[in-house]
Amino acid sequence: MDIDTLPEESPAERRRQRVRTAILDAAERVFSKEGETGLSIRRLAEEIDYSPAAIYKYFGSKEELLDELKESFFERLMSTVDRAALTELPFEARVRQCFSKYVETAIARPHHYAAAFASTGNPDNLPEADTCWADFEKSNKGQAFMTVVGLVREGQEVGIFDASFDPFIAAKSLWASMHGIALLLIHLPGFPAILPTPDRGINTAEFIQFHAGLLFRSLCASPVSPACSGHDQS
Amino acid sequence: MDIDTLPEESPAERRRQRVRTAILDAAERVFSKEGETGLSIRRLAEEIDYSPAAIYKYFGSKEELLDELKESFFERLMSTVDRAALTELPFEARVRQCFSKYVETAIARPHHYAAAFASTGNPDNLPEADTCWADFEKSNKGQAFMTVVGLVREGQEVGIFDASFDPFIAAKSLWASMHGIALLLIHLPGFPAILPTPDRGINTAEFIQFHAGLLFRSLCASPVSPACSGHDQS
DNA sequence: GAATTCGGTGAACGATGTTCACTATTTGAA
DNA sequence: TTCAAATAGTGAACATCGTTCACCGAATTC
Repeated sequence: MDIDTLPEESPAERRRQRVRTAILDAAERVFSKEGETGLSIRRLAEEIDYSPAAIYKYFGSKEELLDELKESFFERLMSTVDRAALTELPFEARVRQCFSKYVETAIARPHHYAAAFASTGNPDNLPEADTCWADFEKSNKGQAFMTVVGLVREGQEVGIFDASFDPFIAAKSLWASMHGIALLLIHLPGFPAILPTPDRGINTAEFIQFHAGLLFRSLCASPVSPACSGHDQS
Repeated sequence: MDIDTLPEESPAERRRQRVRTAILDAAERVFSKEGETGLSIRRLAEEIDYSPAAIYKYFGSKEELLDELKESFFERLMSTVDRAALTELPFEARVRQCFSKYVETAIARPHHYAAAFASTGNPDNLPEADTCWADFEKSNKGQAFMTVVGLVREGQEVGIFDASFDPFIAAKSLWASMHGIALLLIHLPGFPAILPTPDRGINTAEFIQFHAGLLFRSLCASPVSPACSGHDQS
């Protein structure tokens, strides 16, 4: 959000951008593989063959650099969901697509997703409700949220979803459930496979589908479709 | 799991335990307030008026100490849910109790809960399915999970829940959804209050109830109860 | 051509987790 | 009681981390 608005084409500026993206690329590479623990300024500097202090000519702090990584990941995540939401598929399939795309994108880069939702450090910035929503709506988190709200509304208009739900609150519930399965898959090693009877085992993709089916069902106007909807379809 | 099984009553051992719990208490105090960032060995040592090296006579590493904090928190969380599951309440109320107790306990100690589910560091230990489940069942995570499985089974036997669900898979979905709302409440500042129309605002407790209602509904055999079930009951 | 900005560096600071040689005290047995 | 062994505790150090600062050389600007 600095000078990206109008990309100056001075040769110096071009060189600067090249080094900057080299740093970001190295950071992305390391962070994807080893997460925040493996990503140190010194290692980054070594990777691009500069001195550690050089990084600070391009980023104010390590946190600033990390924020940029998370930001661009979040944009990928969001655009993936948005693309799924704009498909021509029938409603339920479209909702399921959004859901599974979200979760799959999240667990494809576990460190990014987990880090993007880890900001417990600053519980100080809690402005009034107005400012809060305004900021939230503008953020990419807010945009993703509005996509989900739109889906809920559509389902209600078509008559598939129960119309008595507040679409905003329902969207929050949906988001929370998506968030939960994504993080559980990330943090619990071999999560969905763990079962007492291996013959009833379930792989990750099947479990995501099951979870999506459950969430869809929770919003449906009664009567609902049978429970096994969307399960055994490897 | 060391010598706790038979608590030796030697005076030396007693002194040792006193210092040990003093360390743990200080750690608990600091960690609750400031999380992992605020908790340093040196600060801990200063707090109990010892030298930093002294800590290592009682704990092998900082991680070991932290694990003990998380462990005892997890036991509190678990026993809270178990207690709620053993209530004499009618089925739906009991399920809701378990759900809200879980989430409330989680967000009462955000740093503990978040840290307890952050072990992406070691994706190496993925043994075969048998060992995996055996270990999982014995852990307190596994015990909590079995409590949820039991609830699902009971609902199916009573006829409230759809019997075609695999209770293990359904329990995983439920757990994921609980996990999601807990972490979203922890990480997103002022999460459920954010709404475009403040008159439809919702507080945390109401939102937890709404979410619980949605999850309950998702498992119900059709036809389901009306959507607003359990909402406006401040 | 002179002045000023800017990319880049090496050395350092403060803080972190952890180790290690070293006391001093306590414990257990002869 | 005496002596050896174990143990609690310490201070100094090591390696690593993020970050800063004075400094230098090259590019840009006037």
